[in-house]
Amino acid sequence: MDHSEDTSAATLESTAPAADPTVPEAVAKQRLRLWLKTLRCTTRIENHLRQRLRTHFGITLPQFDLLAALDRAARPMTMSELSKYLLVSNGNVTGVVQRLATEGWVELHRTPPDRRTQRVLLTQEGGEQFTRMAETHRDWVSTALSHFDLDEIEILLRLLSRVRKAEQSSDTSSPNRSQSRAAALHSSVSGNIS
Amino acid sequence: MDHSEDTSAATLESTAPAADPTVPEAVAKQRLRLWLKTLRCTTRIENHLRQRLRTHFGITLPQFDLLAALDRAARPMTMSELSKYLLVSNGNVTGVVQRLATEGWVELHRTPPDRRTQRVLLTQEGGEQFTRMAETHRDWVSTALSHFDLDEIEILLRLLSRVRKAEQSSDTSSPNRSQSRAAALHSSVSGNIS
DNA sequence: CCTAGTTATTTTAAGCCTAAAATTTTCTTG
DNA sequence: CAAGAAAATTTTAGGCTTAAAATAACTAGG
Repeated sequence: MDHSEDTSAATLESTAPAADPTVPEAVAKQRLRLWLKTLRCTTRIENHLRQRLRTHFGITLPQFDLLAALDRAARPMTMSELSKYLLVSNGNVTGVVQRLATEGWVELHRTPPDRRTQRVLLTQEGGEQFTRMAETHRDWVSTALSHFDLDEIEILLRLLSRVRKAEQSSDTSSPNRSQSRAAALHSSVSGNIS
Repeated sequence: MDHSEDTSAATLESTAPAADPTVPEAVAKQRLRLWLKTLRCTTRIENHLRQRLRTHFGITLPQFDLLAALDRAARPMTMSELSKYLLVSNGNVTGVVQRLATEGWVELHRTPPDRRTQRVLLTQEGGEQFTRMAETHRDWVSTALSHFDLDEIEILLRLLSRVRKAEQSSDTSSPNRSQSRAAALHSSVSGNIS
């Protein structure tokens, strides 16, 4: 365990409009609190959804997310497109698609023009099944967020659209375009995604 | 596969004042939009943090989270406590703790009173290293959320504390007390967690 | 052509994660 | 006190995930 305390580059260039620079410490603390609380909320709900998808439909959350992406796009998608959209690595997409294919949810098409790319699309039955699942899924989400009315959702959406930009700042040492960890978009009927 | 009516709301954060509560369909749609947007934001930030923890400190996010839990508790914790706090399965904790132990971050103590339980605690060096990492980590988070000032954080924290309760409603078919998926609490110095 | 570089994807190694079964130890109760 | 139930944990099987290396296919420049 040496972790070379390089801590140096760690500090980032606080490009933020940060409130009251005279108390950055306090602000940073509050932001961290917000981050932790947000994660706990989303994780709880996510776990809940994951479990229900499994018991009700026998499907995993990542698989559901991938189907949702295809449904939303309403056209065949390449592995790369899926990877980018789902915010996961391309190697990951390979595996999830494979499992979905063997179960008949999707099928693969190697299109002549470019034999490297592969296009994934929902099967007839997969699409129909998904439509049913998506509706139920939406209700689950709605229930989980039932404490928010339209005005509050409005506020939250507006605040959320402010996040971003600050993320990819600094740290150029990142491996090419890492797409990392699976997200879960549980998309479905509603489009838009920031 | 057309999921009927949707497609409409798809367009960015137009969202308008939307309809009144007499149209639950519309509300459910907005809640789903909020959910998806939230997930994309948190996933992006999480991926970002994960990558930086790796490149700067050579540690994984789940491992960091576990250390954070121990640091926050400021006392030895059992596997079950960690599992519950981190919102992950107990089997999962076993593995993460094992890896942390072989690298010298934590050590295990089998306390006489109840030989079933095992207590995990930070080593001297692990604790010191973590303190350094946590500070950097907090700055990363602060930067990611730099677009929020104290007032906005206040609003968000208040809204978040309303989530909950609605989650565990219905669906009794759940396997005993599933703790499921890893969360990430990235706690550290600042306590509080909803 | 043909070779170097780029792009799309898959493979690999290692770690994370869950659900369910198995273990070990403790508690309870007849 | 001896089952049997309960509790804490580990093990197992399978899926998810990433980063990095390896393939395969296309694109250009000579």
